[in-house]
Amino acid sequence: MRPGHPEALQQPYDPRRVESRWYDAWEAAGVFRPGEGGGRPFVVSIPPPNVTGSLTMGHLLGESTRDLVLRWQRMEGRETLYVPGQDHAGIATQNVVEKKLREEGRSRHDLGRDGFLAEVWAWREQYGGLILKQLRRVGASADWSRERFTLDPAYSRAVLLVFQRLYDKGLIYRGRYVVNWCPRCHTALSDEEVEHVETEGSLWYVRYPVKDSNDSVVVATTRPETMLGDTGVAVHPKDRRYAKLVGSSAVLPLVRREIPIVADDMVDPKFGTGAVKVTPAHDPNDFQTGRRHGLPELIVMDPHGVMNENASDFRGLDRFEARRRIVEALRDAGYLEKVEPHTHAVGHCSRCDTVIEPYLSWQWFVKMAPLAAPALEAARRGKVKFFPARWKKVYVNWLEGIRDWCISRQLWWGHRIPVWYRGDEVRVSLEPPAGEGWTQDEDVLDTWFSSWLWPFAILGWPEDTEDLKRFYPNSLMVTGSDIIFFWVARMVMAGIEFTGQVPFQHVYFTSILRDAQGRKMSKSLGNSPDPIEMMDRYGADAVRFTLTYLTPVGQDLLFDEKRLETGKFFANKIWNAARLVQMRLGDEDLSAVRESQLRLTLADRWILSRLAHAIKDVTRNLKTYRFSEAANTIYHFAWNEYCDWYLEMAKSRWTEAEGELPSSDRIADRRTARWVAWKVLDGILRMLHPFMPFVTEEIWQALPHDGDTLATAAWPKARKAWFDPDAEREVAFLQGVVVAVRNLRAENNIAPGRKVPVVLRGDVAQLDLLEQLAPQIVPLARIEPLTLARDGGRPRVAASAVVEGAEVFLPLEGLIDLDAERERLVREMAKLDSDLEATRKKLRNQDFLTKARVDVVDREKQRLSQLEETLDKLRRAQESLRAVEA
RNA sequence: GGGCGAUUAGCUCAGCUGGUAGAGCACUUGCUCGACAAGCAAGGGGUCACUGGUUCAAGUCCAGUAUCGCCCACCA
Repeated sequence: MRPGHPEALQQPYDPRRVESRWYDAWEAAGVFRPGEGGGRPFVVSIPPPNVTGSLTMGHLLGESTRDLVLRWQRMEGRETLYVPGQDHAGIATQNVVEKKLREEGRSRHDLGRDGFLAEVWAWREQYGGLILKQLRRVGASADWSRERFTLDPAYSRAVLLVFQRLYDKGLIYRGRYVVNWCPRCHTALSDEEVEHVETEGSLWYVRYPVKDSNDSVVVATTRPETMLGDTGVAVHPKDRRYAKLVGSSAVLPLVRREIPIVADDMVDPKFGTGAVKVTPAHDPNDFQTGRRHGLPELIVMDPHGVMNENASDFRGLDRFEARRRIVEALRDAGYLEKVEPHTHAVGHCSRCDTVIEPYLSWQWFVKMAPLAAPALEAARRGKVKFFPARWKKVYVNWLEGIRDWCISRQLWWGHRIPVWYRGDEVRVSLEPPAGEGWTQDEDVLDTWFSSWLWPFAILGWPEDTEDLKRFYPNSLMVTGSDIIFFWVARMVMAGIEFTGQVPFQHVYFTSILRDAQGRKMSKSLGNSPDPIEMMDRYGADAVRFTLTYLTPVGQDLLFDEKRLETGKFFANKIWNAARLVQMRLGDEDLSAVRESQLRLTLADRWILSRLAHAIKDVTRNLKTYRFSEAANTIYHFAWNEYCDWYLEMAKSRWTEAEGELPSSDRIADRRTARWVAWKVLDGILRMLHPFMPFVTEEIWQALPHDGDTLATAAWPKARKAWFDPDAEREVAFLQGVVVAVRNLRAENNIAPGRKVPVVLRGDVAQLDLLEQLAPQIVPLARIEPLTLARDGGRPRVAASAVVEGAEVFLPLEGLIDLDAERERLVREMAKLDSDLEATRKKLRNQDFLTKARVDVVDREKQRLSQLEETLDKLRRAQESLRAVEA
């Protein structure tokens, strides 16, 4: 599979050229569709974005995460399915189209219901679904043949059927209650769609005279305009202050209506004056109180929040204007006792931010408690698991205190409620009932009333489809914690209710992205970078990788565009490493090399061992949803171990010296070095593919490979034979020596290009090892010549360092800066001294010696002797330098 | 009013099962040695918010305090 592919990897890496190539190729090859085989499925679905939506950085994080898991699972051999789709998003979409109409000087009422709906569908046709196109850019491996929309005919049927079933079961009812009303969207909302904002308001104390008496009662209110709808005053039954007034009537100021004074437990005697005005039609509590005492329910506003005919002189005023006027009138008439500043939570419409008005109206509700019980049980018994786990508590708390769900919306865009009326008759059915004179309920259903069916409705429920049998329940849900109530909890409830199973086993909550100031990224704040622009500038791979790399589990992320360089540079690094390997591979078919033909050197054994560790760690971290850890592991393995050390060590093995006639040993060694370099790179590409699908595929295709595409290649396995603690220890020693030499060179200002003589001292084992490693060490540290002081002699004048007891000398009489070297030694020794003191202290502690684990004590003892030895050697180095001066 | 999270290098953050702190960026010094200057090498920089406790040993476990943030909540 090489769509329009150049022969060699070009420099520099250009994500735009490479990324555009692969998505269509994968799709055409059917990579994104589950196979027909009987493999174990792995299923995810998109949290359906609004048709009005466009990609945000938040989506990008979700997609990166979802696709990461999906691609990994695909490589693990699972039959993966990712169902994409969209949500009709009732209010949001209707708002957008209404706004457009308004700009054209029209309103939905001009068009009528059908005309308006045609307008919305047309809008959707033209502008909707942008986000799904953008998903391709990210690389999301979605199965587009299964794309769903919540207003698809089949999906709609499922929604209406669910309504009918719940109605038949007695779990849906119609009632007249005080609900959250948005005067701008002109519809009822659920409790979850209301955002409470702490607001500094006032508490007005208003005196209500008592009828036929000189007495009066003072009530406190935050919403004086609702007093016009007062039909009672309530006090606590045990409140002695007011006991004598209970049973008499108050006279409502301004309108002089007589309203009863009642006793009710709901009243908190300690708040305000202990007397509450009761407005049953405009407050949910008052509504309950009113019902208990048979108080009239008087509505004083219209659906737009404008005072209505029951508001006497204030009729026609907007509710906030009415508030000002009423306060004024009360003050003028001497009824206003006092005003106190008061902070309280004011509900706002989550869609348009308008202040919510509690409003008495006929609505449809779902009785939630019976649905919540099994959903709670499922979480408690671990049938649904949350990552991070702490969300379980949030979920449980919400379900335990769940309230009935208001599902009717006074909108047109959505699933129209399948209820028909004729006189007093009510029918619930998907089709219009037979006979004349039936009219359908005008309202539509809450968008979430369709979304909660998503995991099974997308698979064809209620039909018993093949997809449903095969891909339900889903495996994983990746989403934001902000919709845990709206969506996640409800899906669990619906899943259990309608399919008898939880809809997914695991829920992974992504981080919330914030800007540099810590504010949530949002459209209205305009603080979210444009994801498409980010991908243009850094590449989709880079954005995917960086977001994953940066995002610790369950923590918010302060996002700064500059961070995307991490991923961009990493992609470039991998790209260049691949170029190096490709250039040096020769024409040998490495995939045909048998491992028995290999002669692994220490460096080879080391990098294979490191690879095995990396594979093991990455796999484990993916399994436990520790994605940033997994990304970190690959990053450091690829960059710091493979590129910085292994490739550097291998370079000398795959080029021959000038005029050299390669022996068969050299040929075998070269083949081994090439094979290992390729094999490890191949492992890196496989591990990295779920994070950076495009660049890894491009490279993989340019290198020897088996199979058509990396996307379906096998996830690497950590071979037991590769784990090699000896090689790791020995290479660590080598690295120590090389770093020491480099350090001495740098400290003594020796030009990097200049070769330096180095003398190494140590015990026999160390010298044997160093001899073996010499061909690696020499080029890495630019040494000429390297002397192993088997005779034990030490240079007279030298810069020196100690590595695991072995001594490294740069015998550079006349070249080294003696003063600088002395200072360096003093610094070094001071540090050792303090380490030594800490270790000694520990080992003097009897408790430590007797109570700590043996291996810990041993390690301390070893540390002590090593520190002492090192210090001793440095001291001798110091002495010999002193001798030079003398 | 409840619940949750955070507090570690100048900045943004890692640190999973307790054993004397890591990354990236930024900073300093030096590098056109044919993969990579989107790079290489070397280096400086931290009383891990505070106070107690458990432990031989605490950034890591427990309790409390402070500050910041988020979610939930019908005191009008």
